[in-house]
Amino acid sequence: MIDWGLCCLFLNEDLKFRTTRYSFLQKKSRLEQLAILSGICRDNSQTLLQTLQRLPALNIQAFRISSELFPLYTHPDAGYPLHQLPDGEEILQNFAECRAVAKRLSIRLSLHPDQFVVLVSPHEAVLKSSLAELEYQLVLAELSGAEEINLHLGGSYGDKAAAMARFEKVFAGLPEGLQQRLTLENDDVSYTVSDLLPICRHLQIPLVYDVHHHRCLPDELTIPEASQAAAETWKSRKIPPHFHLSSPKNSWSGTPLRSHADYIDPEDFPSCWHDFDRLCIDVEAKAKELAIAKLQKKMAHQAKPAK
DNA sequence: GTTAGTCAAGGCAAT
DNA sequence: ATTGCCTTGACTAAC
Repeated sequence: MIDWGLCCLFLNEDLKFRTTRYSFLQKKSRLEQLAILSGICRDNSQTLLQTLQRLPALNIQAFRISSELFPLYTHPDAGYPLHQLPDGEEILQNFAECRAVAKRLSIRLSLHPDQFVVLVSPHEAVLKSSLAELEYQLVLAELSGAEEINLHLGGSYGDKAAAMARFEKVFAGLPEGLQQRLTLENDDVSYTVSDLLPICRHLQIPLVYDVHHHRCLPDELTIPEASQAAAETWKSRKIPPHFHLSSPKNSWSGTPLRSHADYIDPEDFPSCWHDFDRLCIDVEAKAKELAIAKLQKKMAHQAKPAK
């Protein structure tokens, strides 16, 4: 059984999240800034609620919440706590509904801070801003009921072992809410499944297996081996493993491989994934919910009759 | 109304 | 030591 996950937004549904830029806010007074930000956060909390309500009809069981739900929340100048926003109360109420709806509809929520969160950075300022960003992600997680905050390790700085040692130290100092929610994902530049497994096992952190990254940056593990090893790391969390799937934009012979295609080539779905009882698979494709629908249809069509 | 350029943040490879 | 690239899609400003 597969739970299908949508990342951050729809392509064709009439639901859009809003955002803003510091370069725009910079020109306003603080009062105006807060009014603008408040409106965006309120609208986004409403849109999240409507999104969750829409997912079952699209046969989608998981959703990744955009890091930009509260734009510039941790910005050194424009940043804000929710209680400073004129619509703070309404936003909290909308999130209470989101939690209830997600629970009622069994929608699995996750967060994926982007490249700027680097817990292994040797630069103090980068670590500090990364921790601030994670505190924000924890706020989002607690508000929405998300149980997963998925990270890349980030840079290697020419010494992966030293960087991973720094991670272990930083992890030990994180608030419990973050320790309970953090997951680590293999990337396409530095850290493979093979690199991450020792950390994940030692600290009991689930490993989010991205098969596309694994194909771009292989290690000594086969796809079935990596899938199996990653799945093992989820057992202590008592929820099905979370994997990522995407197809390269310019086909496997083209360059660059990294960027995501509009849809998923069914050939890129690892056949060994059918062997798992239950998996959650985020579909990272530009055509969003249309890509999920198309893949579901193709796979149902291909499915072999039961023996 | 349409569209092109822009956007807080890091790291890395190329120069 | 410095620059451009990676990559997202909505926003803004200019037309």
